[in-house]
Amino acid sequence: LAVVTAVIAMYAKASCVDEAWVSFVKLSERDVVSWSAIISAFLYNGQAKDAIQLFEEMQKEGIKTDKITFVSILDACADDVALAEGRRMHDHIMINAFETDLVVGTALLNMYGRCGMLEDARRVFKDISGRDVVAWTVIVAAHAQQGHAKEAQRLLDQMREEGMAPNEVTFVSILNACSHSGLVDEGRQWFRLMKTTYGIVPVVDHYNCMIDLLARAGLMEEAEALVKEMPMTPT
RNA sequence: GGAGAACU
Repeated sequence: LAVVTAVIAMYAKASCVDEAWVSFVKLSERDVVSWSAIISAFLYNGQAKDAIQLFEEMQKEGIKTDKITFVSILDACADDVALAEGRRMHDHIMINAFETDLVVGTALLNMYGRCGMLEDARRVFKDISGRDVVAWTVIVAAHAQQGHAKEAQRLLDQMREEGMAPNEVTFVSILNACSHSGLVDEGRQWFRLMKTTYGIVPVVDHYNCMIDLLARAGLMEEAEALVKEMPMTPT
């Protein structure tokens, strides 16, 4: 069982969902871990809806959900912006007293953030113990996604006060959030702030986000200008 | 043996 589960995980990382699925159905016995592995396999390939369905099947089989499964399924809900399902998970998580766990809490936070539920996201964030850069990034990006740049900056200040610094991924997340919400001005502002007040040297991912943001808004000339001023070769 | 943020 353990070895097949490892094989499923390997297929997942190689984006071979079909192969992973074949291995999974061949199993005579399935525990939480093998179910989690196949759920992650679907998630990894952007099939969040299927992942959620698999989770429901798992529950029908009477398999008890653990911390890690919760994280995966919350991730699926975040990807799918499945708020109702996510809230149901939150209830289960509270019953199991996993709410303050860093990773579970961050996944919850991310789900609420992606669904635009800032109040819920803030409440979860407050209760997470030992918040790290990832948790901070998620809460900041959630605010950026809703266009609350000022509040997001306040959070970054607060983050600094607690002795933590945003990293490259923090700003990729913010820029990406702006891009998905069509916040062109905000995005341009964040790109500038990132370089000036936060001292982050933009890498290719940041440029990609900005180019994506501008292109989505139909600002092709500006996007092309940015490509030209990129210090690295575009991919 | 399966887990949390971004691009892809």
